[in-house]
Amino acid sequence: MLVKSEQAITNADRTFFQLRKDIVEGIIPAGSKLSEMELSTKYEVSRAVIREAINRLATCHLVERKANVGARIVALSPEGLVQLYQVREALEGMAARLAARHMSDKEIADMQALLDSHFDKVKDGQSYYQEAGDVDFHYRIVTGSKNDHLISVLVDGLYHLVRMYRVQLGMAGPRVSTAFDEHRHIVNAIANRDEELAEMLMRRHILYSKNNIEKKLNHD
Amino acid sequence: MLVKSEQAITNADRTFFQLRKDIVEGIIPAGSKLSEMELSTKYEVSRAVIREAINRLATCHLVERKANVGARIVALSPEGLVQLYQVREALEGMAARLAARHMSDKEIADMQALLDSHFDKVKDGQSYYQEAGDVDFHYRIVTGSKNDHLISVLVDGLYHLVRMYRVQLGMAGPRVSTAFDEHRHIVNAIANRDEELAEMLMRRHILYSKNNIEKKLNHD
DNA sequence: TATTTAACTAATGTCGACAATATAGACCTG
DNA sequence: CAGGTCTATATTGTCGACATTAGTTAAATA
Repeated sequence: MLVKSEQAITNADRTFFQLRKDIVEGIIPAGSKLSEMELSTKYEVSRAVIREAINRLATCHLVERKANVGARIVALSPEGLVQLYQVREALEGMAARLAARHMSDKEIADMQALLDSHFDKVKDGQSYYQEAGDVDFHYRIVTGSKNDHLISVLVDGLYHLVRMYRVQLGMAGPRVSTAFDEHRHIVNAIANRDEELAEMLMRRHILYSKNNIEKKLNHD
Repeated sequence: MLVKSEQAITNADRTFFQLRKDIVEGIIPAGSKLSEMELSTKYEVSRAVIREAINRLATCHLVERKANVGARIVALSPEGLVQLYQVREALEGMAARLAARHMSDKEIADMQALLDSHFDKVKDGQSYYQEAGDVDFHYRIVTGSKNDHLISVLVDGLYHLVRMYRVQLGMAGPRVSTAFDEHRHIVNAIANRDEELAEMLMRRHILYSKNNIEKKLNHD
């Protein structure tokens, strides 16, 4: 559990983090409008701070702005989810390839140890750690790519939207053990410095994950 | 030549576009610091407008902000270029795959006609149209993917950085006819609805392009 | 002289007020 | 009554001033 802790320096930082949290967790409903005045009273900061926070949310694709009209939180849709996972497949596939190229032996060993500890918890039925473990795994691969653009787009951007879908559509579901095996195979490929295989396995892993979620959506 | 013409609504829009242009074209040198006061007098707008413009530039990865310190334009480096093209390879590869899946027959026919017209110009040695043609081609593939995330990240983000490298490192160079043939093959794969091939050809096309630029860089 | 500390300066962060714009509703007109 | 125009109002866009922070220079002490 070594996910970077982005710490707030300015007031705008704090407001941005708080707003993002409230949006991802659905405290502010998806699709709703964001009123600058309303938020500035609610979060007890000036409109300038709220505006900056909203602008940052727009860069994460969590809200959409229209000039002279305002911002509203994105609506969650099956098509949106599909498009999101298509981009994940492309970017994280490349991340796995680059991780196989650039991760140090120590980083790989640490990741293997991490999977071992996850295995113990999953074995004991602690599904609580499932999502945290999954997040941690993907995070390490992405940072292991050593590609700043990849890291930024995924960690600062898409992952929050992914979490928003997971939380609000209730994707805590199973696929635990199978996903865990897939993680193992990906790490093995990286340990063998097999870029081609690492990318392919990661892409399939994300594709399966998408299919799994889609199946659930259609059953509701 | 049907690249979307993003039109400025607000003052911040205009300032953002102008600043982006000046940065990409090197009028404001890469790596230099952006002073809010200085820019607000130079562009004759208030600091609030400049701040918003700078924030948007940060979204495109054209500038980097540090709290309580300020923003500076990114520095161009060989490593940065490599990382940029790695992301392009992943995203545009996926875009080509999705274009083969989602583009209408008419869109494909239009793109083929576009290549024909480019061919005439290239044949006549009008290398002036080379870059415009290249931009147009890639733009159509990306929008043809019908994936909003892909379109946004590439068109609003990475492409400007790509242009910045091209302009400032003087990448007007040849590789015209070979690149043109590669474009042809990609369009053919899309016309045949061969997703796998379309993605592979696009990835190789971008990989070749990167290698070509790297070779040039090392020869200077 | 080297080092630490303390003021000073210049930049960014934040705020409240004013200007410009879009939306809704009333009113007019065919 | 349908359609369009015009006004009213609420929201966003913009501005200048003030607060706070980082970096620098100068002073003081060991």
